[in-house]
Amino acid sequence: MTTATKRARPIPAIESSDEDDELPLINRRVSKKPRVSLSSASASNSTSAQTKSRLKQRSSSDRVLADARRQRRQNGTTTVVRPNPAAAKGRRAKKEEAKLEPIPVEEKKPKREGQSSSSDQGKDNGGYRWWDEGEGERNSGIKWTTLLHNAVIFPPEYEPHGIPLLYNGKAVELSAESEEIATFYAAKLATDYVQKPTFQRNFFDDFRHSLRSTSAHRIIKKLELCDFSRIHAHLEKKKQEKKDIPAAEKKKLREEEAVRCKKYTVALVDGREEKVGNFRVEPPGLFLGRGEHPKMGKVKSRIYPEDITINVGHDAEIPPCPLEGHKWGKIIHKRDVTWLCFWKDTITGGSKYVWLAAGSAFKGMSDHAKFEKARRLSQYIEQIRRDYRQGWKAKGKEPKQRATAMYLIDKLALRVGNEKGEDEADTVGCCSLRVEHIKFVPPRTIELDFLGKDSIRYFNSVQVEKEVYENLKLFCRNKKPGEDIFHRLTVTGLNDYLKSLMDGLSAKVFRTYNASVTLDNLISNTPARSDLLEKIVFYNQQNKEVAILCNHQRALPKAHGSQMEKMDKKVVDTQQWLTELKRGRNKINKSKGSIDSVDLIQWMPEKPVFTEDMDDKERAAERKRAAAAPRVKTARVKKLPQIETAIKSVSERLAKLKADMQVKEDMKTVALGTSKINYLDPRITVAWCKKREVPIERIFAKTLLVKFAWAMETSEDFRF
DNA sequence: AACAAGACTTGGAAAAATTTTC
DNA sequence: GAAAATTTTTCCAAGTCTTGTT
Repeated sequence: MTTATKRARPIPAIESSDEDDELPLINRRVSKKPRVSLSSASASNSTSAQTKSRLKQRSSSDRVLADARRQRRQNGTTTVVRPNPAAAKGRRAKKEEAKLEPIPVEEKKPKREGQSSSSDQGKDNGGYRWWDEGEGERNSGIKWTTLLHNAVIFPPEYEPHGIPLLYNGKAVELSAESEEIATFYAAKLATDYVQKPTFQRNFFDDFRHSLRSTSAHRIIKKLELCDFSRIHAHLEKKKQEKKDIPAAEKKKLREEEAVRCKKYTVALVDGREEKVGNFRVEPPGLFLGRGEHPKMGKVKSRIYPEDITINVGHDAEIPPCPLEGHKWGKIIHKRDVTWLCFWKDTITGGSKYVWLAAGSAFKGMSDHAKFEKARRLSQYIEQIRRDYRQGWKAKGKEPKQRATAMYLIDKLALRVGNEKGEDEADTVGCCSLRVEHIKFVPPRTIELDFLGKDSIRYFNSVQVEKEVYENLKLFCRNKKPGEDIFHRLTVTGLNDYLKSLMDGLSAKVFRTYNASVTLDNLISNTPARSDLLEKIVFYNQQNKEVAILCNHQRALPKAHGSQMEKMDKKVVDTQQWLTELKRGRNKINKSKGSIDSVDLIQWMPEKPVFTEDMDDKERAAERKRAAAAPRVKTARVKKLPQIETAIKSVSERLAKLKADMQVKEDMKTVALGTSKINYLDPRITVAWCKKREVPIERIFAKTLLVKFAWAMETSEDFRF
């Protein structure tokens, strides 16, 4: 309802450019998915300062590399072999494969597994520092020379439980296959999927199909008459039993499972050990798409070895098939790809791949290349922006639409928006925007409202350049709501054009570029005298700005409301006590020395009362009762010095409480993770951490430290 | 050139692990 | 010392973009 647009910006710390629109419009209001009925109109208008762009004074990547090399190599890998990059490639593969016996992968010696365990702590790639080597052949089409792995592990076969499905109140005998499907449904009973007609219909079609040659087929005709509650109860019971296993035993079970999986967790790539990412075949179940997916509820069937294609080295041993009586579908030796296995998804027909983990050299190199490409865009961006501004006035429809779309992609960080099929959720991106997704608010504000990736709502009311406004209006003229705004523009056409502006450029690079450049600019303004915690909060706030730019949202946490209430109560209590303390101070001060202490009243939450015979549930209930009970009056006698100290500490506590509450409210529907993992060049963060003396572990969790190992030696003056 | 298949990145939710609070 | 809250990891769906195929 309100209009979030550009707002006044602070005086930039560094020289500003004359162009007022260098940065993307990050001050968007956050809106939520039109999730069920949860009213959400109150989406908060988060605002924050935005800096003007600054002149780039980048350190060349060469310098960073040199810098990195100078650093002490603290990595615990064996000898510090610094291979000559040119010679290394070909030789390394063979030599090391001979040396490094493929213990975890080789079937013949399963007893000696523990052997390599010390090398796989933390790192996903056995300490291979690819970033210390030259660019060399990194980008060539061939991805590996030798490849050895154990393929995948399968979920356990279905074990029938014999708990009946009731139909019209009577138990129905089901085949194991049908029972499994019924059980998939029972497992979802507590979700709102089961309320959705599409989900019900798809499930029931598949369920009925599974019954076709059994007697139950004549009985079970309507979903409404199926009662899954007994199966549901059975599942709940199992869940509880699992939960109730003593901690020690749980730990043991976990360890046993780890031993069983061990050999699947690593692959040997050119003789180097690398962690495998997703070595588990997805278990069967009901397909849960996002948003209004037409296929939700369909049975995603079990994948068998026959469905799987294995990609291994020519001379490598073919991984043994873990399922008795089965064999792999296909064995291939495709060296221009990085996947180890793949199969066809039974629902979408798309391919599912087994990849190496995020910390592997394959993934790291392409991540690095992605950010380098985005950095390269900063050398072209001014030119490109001039170009599309020019394009707004183009005579031809396609160039005009293209230039207008480029503005949206650049300024609003929209995704490009490929075509989607009838059998997918109806979501859009820039090129697939339809007339129904835009509203025009004179003089030049557009309101975009559509479902984007994952059916997350994009809602943004933003002032745009006059030409853009007029163009968009023009493109919508005489079109029905369901028609494409950019009807002459295709994604391929757009990307082909981008290639002509910069080698390797495509629409998604703008998102990476804008996210990273925004963070870089924002955190360069870190308040000088902040303590560690303040710096971290500050960083997270800037991270939040990026998340808002990219429209990274999450569902409102279930307990948000109650947690806020709880905090609010605390604020009220603390406030009351502070007021009382101040009253006491006044009284003493006014008395001019005639009294030196006062009676003060503090209202405290009631303390819960536990008795020996209470179980966990009763204790929890008692705790709740006490928290909700009226506050208890407590009398305290205080002298002036005591009061002064208390006022100070209580004020601080109150301020912190209020600040925490604000942060919680501001963050309730933003997801920081996605940008941190995918969009923000880790070198920006590493450099900032070094400069501001923030331990990197406070920003990157363990997996991110591994994923971004290549960025850890970035010098503190790195700029994106 | 249009379309489909293939390969890889990006995405939020749920589960699991860890930390904080009481 | 357990429950609650928060953070991290896992899961798998859903995008982007390139590469075949017709």
